[in-house]
Amino acid sequence: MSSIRELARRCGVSVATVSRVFNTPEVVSQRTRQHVLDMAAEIGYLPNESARTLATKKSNMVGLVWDTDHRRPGWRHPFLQDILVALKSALSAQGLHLLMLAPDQSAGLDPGQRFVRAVQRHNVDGVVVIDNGSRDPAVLALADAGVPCVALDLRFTGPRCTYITSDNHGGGRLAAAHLIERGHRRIATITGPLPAWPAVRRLAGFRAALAEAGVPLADTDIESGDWYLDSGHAAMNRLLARDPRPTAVFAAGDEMAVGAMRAIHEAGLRIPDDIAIIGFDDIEVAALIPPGLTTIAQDKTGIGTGAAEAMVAMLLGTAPPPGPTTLPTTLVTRGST
Amino acid sequence: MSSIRELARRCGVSVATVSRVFNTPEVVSQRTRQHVLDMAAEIGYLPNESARTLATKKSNMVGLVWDTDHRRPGWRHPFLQDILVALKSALSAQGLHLLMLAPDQSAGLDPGQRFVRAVQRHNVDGVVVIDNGSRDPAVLALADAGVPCVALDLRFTGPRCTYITSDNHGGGRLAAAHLIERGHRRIATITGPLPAWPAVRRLAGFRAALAEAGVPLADTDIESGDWYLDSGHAAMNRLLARDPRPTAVFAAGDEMAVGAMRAIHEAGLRIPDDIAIIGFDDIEVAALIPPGLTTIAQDKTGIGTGAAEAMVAMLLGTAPPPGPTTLPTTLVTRGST
DNA sequence: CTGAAAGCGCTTACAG
DNA sequence: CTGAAAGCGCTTACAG
Repeated sequence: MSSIRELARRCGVSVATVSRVFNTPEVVSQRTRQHVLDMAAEIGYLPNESARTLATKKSNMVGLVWDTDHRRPGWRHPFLQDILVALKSALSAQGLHLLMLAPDQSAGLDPGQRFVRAVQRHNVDGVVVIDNGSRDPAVLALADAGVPCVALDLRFTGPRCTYITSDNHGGGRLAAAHLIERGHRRIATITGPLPAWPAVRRLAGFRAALAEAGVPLADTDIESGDWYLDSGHAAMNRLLARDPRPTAVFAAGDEMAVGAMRAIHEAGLRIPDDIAIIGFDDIEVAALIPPGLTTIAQDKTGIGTGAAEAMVAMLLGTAPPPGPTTLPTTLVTRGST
Repeated sequence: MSSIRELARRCGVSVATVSRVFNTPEVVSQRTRQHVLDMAAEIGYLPNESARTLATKKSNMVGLVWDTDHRRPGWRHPFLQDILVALKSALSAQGLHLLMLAPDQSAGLDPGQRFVRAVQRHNVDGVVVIDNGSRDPAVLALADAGVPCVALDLRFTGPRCTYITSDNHGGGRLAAAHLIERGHRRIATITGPLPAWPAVRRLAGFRAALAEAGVPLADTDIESGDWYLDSGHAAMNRLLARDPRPTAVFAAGDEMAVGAMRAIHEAGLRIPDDIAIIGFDDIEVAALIPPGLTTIAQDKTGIGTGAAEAMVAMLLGTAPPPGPTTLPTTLVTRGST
């Protein structure tokens, strides 16, 4: 890699001028600019980002904080991959790179500062937070430290923070409306872990639509899971023990819905004839598992792209951070209802 | 963030000494070292990585090249997530961060150099390549440029390159042995795209075991797909048209196997009674889809961890790069055979 | 429109 | 064991 000095020498100009060609081209004369550009292409010059970062305090790197829930190492958000792809592409288009942050492990460091330090150390410009709702103090500390943050499906507030989320409440309403339209009146639900915001909102929307339609939802019709398959299986078994049994179930996450379907089959019941089931997320399995899982789809690509846009807006950062964004959810009808 | 100068001043030593405390602690006196360390913790000092990178040419960042196949934007390697988690953890443990590389988009840049330039620009120490077998020239150029590379399931060679892969050949053998043991003699296969190395090796292993057992595999018993579901569906339909029909099929990837199962069901046939099917990969769906897909499992965590280890070995880089690593594959029996 | 110079925060021979 | 100094490759007021 040739340096800026080398390029300047070859062009017979100062390094300052070369620098301007790449940073504020409008202030340098057309002739000089073109000459420098041509020569740069010829000798393969590219500014060294470390040097640039050192001088400007901006790295063009966005940090990704993910999988911080130690109770669930390797947590698999079913969408992570779709979101990542969209996020990465949108960020790339702006010349931003994505750095997967490892918490700083320096001895003697306050654990709550692990991410803040990693961010400072690497001069990361901003951080995208994909979190299980664990409220990890090390993550929350990012907001307090004034790091620009965009959180996914997590209410994350601070002077330079915003978040992006699916319309969980609206999705819950859609689920209820669909079951009602199918003629169900004896309806139960399996929620996510209730402190988690998406779980709370999905339940609230579901409940609101039911109430409006005059369909009851007793507390005994509500079971909770932890988003994962086994918890859906267990919750469904509890619901199956009710008398009378529900004729339809809204599982607030597809993984749990799949677990519930298994429980229903094990009980020798048929879907949707004996029990109808609707999920939330629209993960790949939903379309593959017979008879097909009806579900409320989230716009995964939109989430990734939206997060990137919000981040770019904050980084260009004239104005205050963009407000929270809510993306629409949609009903996808398959065989399970 | 306080700088090294500030810390040196407070400790009454030179910046050189502070630097040594963090880089070659053994050469500084116990007293001084402790004093500097204490004061560093007190004022929250952490070396600035950009400055360090500029001075040393090492960034402690490993690049990740992924999803470079433009024919398949957002390519979903079914394991990517598991591999990523393992890779990231293992790298983190060594204090290495993972930078998701965006190809350099500078105007006038040779497209084949996009990744090399991104690597040079950011002083990335090494690169992990997760590729669809697309043989993207921009990826291959990394090897030529002398960038330390570890590739996954891709034969990637060069002075500072190595790769890690599942025992595809052995897995193919396992699949054949299993079907033979189940009594099948009329066996067909759906391969991956044949230029792709894993596809070639799985077929070779499968064929070898069949030959040893004296079970025929005519060319007409071989269909190919592109790893994805729809291609498995189409290939299975072609196999169903054969007379006599195969009684068992080895689909060299689970996604294709799932597509094949759908085709079998659509034809009104039963699994495994009319046709048995075995896949390869052991993705999540395999366990969820009735009657459960028998498959050859890859060690996803092992792949991620192995890649990290190989990378660390190369970066510490005394010796030549470690040789290619092959990880065992295992048979997972479910209802489909 | 352009150049000389200081500065970003570190590391590392070179001396002592 | 420690310090003074040069250097890593850039950017950006400050002058002109």
